[in-house]
Amino acid sequence: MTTRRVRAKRGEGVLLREEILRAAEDLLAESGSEEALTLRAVAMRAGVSTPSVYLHFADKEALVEAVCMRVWGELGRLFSDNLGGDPFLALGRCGRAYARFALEHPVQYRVLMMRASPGPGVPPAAAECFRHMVNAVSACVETRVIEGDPEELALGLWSAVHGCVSLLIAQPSFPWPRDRDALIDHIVRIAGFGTAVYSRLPKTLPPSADLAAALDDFGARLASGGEQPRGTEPGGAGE
Amino acid sequence: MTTRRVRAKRGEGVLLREEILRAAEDLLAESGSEEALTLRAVAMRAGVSTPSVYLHFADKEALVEAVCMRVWGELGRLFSDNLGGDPFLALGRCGRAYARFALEHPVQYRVLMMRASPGPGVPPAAAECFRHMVNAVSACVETRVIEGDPEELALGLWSAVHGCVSLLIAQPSFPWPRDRDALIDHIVRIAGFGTAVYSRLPKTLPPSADLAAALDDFGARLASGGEQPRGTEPGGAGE
DNA sequence: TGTACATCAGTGAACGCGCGTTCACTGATGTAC
DNA sequence: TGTACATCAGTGAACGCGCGTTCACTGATGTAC
Repeated sequence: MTTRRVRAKRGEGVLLREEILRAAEDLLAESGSEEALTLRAVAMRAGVSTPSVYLHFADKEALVEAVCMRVWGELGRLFSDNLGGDPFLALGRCGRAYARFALEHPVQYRVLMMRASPGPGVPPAAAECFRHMVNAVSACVETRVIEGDPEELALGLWSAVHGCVSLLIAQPSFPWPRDRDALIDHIVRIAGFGTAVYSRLPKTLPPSADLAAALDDFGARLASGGEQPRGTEPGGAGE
Repeated sequence: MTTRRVRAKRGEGVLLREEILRAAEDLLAESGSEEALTLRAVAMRAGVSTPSVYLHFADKEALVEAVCMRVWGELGRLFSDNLGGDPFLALGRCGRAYARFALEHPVQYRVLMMRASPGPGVPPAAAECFRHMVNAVSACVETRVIEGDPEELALGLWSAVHGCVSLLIAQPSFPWPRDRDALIDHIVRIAGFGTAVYSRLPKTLPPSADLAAALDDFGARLASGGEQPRGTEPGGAGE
C-alpha cells in the first residue's frame, strides 16, 4: 500500500521493522526483479519516508540481509513441517516442498542463493535450515536406505534440487517438460536413488555393459517383489 | 591495462569489439563482482573512452548479452572437446569439465546463469551448448546404460552439476568437503547412477527395507564381478 | 603527383537520473514534580 | 490537577556520487579527379 502509515504508539516503534521487511518481500515478489528493492521503494511501500528505514536497519545491506534471514526461516519451517514418518518418504516430501517454495518465490530465492555471502560463516537461520536437511538425511542413514556422511549427503541432495529449481527460474526457455511437479519428482528421485546407489558402489566397477545388466536385474527384482505404488518412494507424488 | 589504446587502422574498427569483450571478462574475473561491470570501467580497461563502447554495442544490455554468448561458447567448446570414447565416461568428463570451468570463472558463471533471460527463446550459443549435452546423453541411451528421453535426462544431469557448483560459488560457508574435485565426482556419479537407476524403477516399489536389500545385492554383484578401477565410471577421476 | 573530400575511428564534455545516506527538524506522548 | 521536560517515532529537504547515455566535435586515412 502506498497510503501513509499511521505513526506507531510509544514503545511500538519496532512494529515498523516488520512492516518494512514485509514491504521489501512484497516488492520483490511483485516487481519480479531484485533491482526494484531500493530504500525509496521499500519506504514508500511501507507508507513511511525513506529515512525511516534507518531507524531499524543500519544500511541497505542490513535490510537485504534481514530479508534473507526471513527466507531461510521460512525454508527451515518448511523442513520441520515435513519431517516425521518414514525417513525416505520424508526426505522426498522435504525436497518437493523446498522446490515448490523456490518456484513460488523465485525472486526471494534468487536473492537468497545468488547473493555473494557477506561475511565468513553461515548465518544462524541458514545453519538451522541446513541442520534440518542433515537430520532428514541422518534418519535415512539410520534405516540403512542411504549410507554415508549425512552432511555430505545432504549437500549432494540440496545441490540436485537447488540446481533444478534455479535453472528453472533463470533459464525458463530451455525445453523443460510441461509438468514441473513431475520434473521435481524426477530430480528428487534421481538424487535420492543416486545417493542410495552410490553408497553401494564397490571400489572396482565392471564395464558399462555389465553395469547395465546389473541395473536391469536390480529393476527386475524390484518389479517382481514390490507392492506399493511408485508414488511412495522418496520422489513419490503422495505426501 | 589502463594505457591508452592506439587507434585502429581503417577497416579494422571491429577489433575494438573483441577488446571490449575481453576487458569486460577480465573485469568480472578480477573484481569478483558483476557490479564492477560498468561501461566506464570496461572502456577504461580497454584503453578507450566510454562512448566508444557504443560504436559496437547498442547499450549496456547488449554488452552483457555478448559476454554471456562468449561464455556459452566456451562451455560448448568444453563439451565438444570432451566427447568421444565410451559414452558413459565421456558424460562424466563433460560434467567435471563443466564444473571446473564454473569454479574457475565463478563471476562469469553467475552472470550467465543468474541473469533473468532477456527475451523468449534460447540464444543460439546456449542452444548449441545444450545440444552437446543432449548428444552426450543420447550416446549413453544408445548403449542402454541410461534409458529415457535424452533432453529430459540432460536437463536432470545439468541440474545436478549446476546445483553443486552454484551452491559452492554462492554459499561457500557451508560445510563442504575439502576436496572439491572429489565432491564434483561425487555429484556427477550420483546424478549419473541416479539417472541410470531411475530408468529401471518399476511402477510399483517394495518398502524401504526391501529396497535397501535390493541395493545391497546390486552392490555385491558389482563388487564380485568388476575389474576396472572405480575411476572409470561416469564420475571416475581418470580422464 | 597534388589536393579536395568523404569516411572511419574514435573523443571530451555534459546531461539527467535515481540511488544511498545525512541532518536538522517536528509533533505527539508519557513522566516527574 | 497542571505543566515543563525528555523521549520517541518519525519527516523534508538536500548532498554527493556514479551511472548510462548523448552530442557535437576531431584527426587520421583512403579515394576520386
